[in-house]
Amino acid sequence: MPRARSVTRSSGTDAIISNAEIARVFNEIGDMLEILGEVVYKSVAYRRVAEAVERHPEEVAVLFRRGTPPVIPGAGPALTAKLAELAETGELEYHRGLRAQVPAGLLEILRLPGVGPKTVRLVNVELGVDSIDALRAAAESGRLRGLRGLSWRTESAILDAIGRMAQQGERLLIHDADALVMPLLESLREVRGVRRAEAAGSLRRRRPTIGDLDLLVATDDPAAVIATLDGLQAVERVLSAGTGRSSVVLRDGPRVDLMVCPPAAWGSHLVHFTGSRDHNVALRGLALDRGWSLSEKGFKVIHSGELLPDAEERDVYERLGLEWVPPELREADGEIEAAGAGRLPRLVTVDDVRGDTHTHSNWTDGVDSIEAMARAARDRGHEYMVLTDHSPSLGVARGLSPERVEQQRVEIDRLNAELGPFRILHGTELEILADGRLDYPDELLARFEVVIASVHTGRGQSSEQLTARALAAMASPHVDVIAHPSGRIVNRRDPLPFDWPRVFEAAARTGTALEINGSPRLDLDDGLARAAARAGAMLTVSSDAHRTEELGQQRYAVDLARRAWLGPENLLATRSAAALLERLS
DNA sequence: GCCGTTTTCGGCCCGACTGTTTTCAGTCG
Repeated sequence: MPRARSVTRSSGTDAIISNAEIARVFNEIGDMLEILGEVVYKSVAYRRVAEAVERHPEEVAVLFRRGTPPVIPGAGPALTAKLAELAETGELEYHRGLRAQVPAGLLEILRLPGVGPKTVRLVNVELGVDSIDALRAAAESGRLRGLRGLSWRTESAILDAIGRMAQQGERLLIHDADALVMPLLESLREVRGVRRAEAAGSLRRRRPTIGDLDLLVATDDPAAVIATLDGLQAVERVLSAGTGRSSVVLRDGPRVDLMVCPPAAWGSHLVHFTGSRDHNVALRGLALDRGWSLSEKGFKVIHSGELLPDAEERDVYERLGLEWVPPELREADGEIEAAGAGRLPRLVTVDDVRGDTHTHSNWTDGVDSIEAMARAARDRGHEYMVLTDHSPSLGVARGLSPERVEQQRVEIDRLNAELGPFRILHGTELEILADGRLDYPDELLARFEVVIASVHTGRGQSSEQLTARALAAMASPHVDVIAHPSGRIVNRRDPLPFDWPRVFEAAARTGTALEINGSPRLDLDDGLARAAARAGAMLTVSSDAHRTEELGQQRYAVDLARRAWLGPENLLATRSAAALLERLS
């Protein structure tokens, strides 16, 4: 699976290594140590720090250079020294040394499902295999089956995995995962004996991208459920099937892991298969403190072996002295402590949302008319919709001239008279030009009810230049929201290298809200959104819909807001139209 | 490699399934 390309930084003369690049180096070290047969906990340590660095809201290398190194959880003396070396020089001697020992092709082989470090090492040492191509050749010529522990069966499984890796690519966007899972769950819920069926795993935690789909079913008849899944039209083939679980590959790509459980143990199973892994590890730690071991089957009293199954998730958390933790927060990032102290936030829900703060129509690059968009928004239960068609510089989107803006205002007035009390608020998605100027004159900007500003061009600029543009836009009294602030598109464009602490500080100071965009941009992501709120910035959730069906995308922005620990008070879109305009005036 | 109301060593979550095995290692979630 290809990792996102790291972002090249070009601030000043001296390139600074990005968090993404540091994470890549550390993850690679973890892989190489595994192949070399090191104790796994060493690899785990590198990967844990990689993840912490990747999620860090500030540029870790910058902090090291400034002499204010951040506290990275899981980094002791050895790994902190390596972080410092990477920050200062952009390179790591230890990493270079490992690369000399481990051919790059072996890291690719390690990514194959079903192939672990032991097998990688085996084929490398015994057959000299050092790339996917060499592995394929060895398997095709039947040389793998001679090795200890491998047979023709493994050989064909490996060829299979290579073929699948070549055709599938990146992780599945949550929008697509939802669409695939819904019909599967419906089919399973119809099976005789099924009490409950839900998606678990990263989909239930509402992560922006999903690797495998995890389904959990509570039933009195496990065999019937597994047989039903294996026989579905959507299923291309069955990878494995036991008495309690089944793995299949869908025709549309992803792998589905189905687990079945007795209804009386639904709670512990759902906790277990929702994860994250680190969250589960923390729960098990708390269980051990109480003399229990925790698995999907429930708590087991260690000294007696007695099993205590739980039918509801709440019961599992309660035994550990915790509030129930919403799935979106289960990332081992402070939620356990908060749940123990009874201080989990009241997260925003879709029902809290009263309007959509970013929509388009066929006046620029949208598909549907303003009226169709407005009616669809009203049908969704919204009280208002901010129409934010593009400003002129975005030529590809046929941005509106000042004259067209005036005509659009007339049209909106007409529709508002007809659709009330629902309201269309007249807004614009305003280009922040490459030199930091805004795309409409102040007199025109003053006439919009809502101005959201965004960067679409000049993406190659340095962190310094990009940050200056964002700050210049926020300094305008007319700019209310920065739309899709990082410029990322999931699986397609990396986020731009803004100086986030400065952006967040300016947003808080000027009262400019930052958008969480629910289109496949998913931008801000949850990590940045959480950091923004901590810095005192206001945020909003919006769909960026270009057609009526896309209004539903706002739900994914709400998902991200929840992952960012946000409540309704953190967001503009949870306010009434009157309260929104009051705050922006 | 990290970490400590089991602190400076010896742990590090727990179980299912597969494949190649006569009791288990490897992989995965």
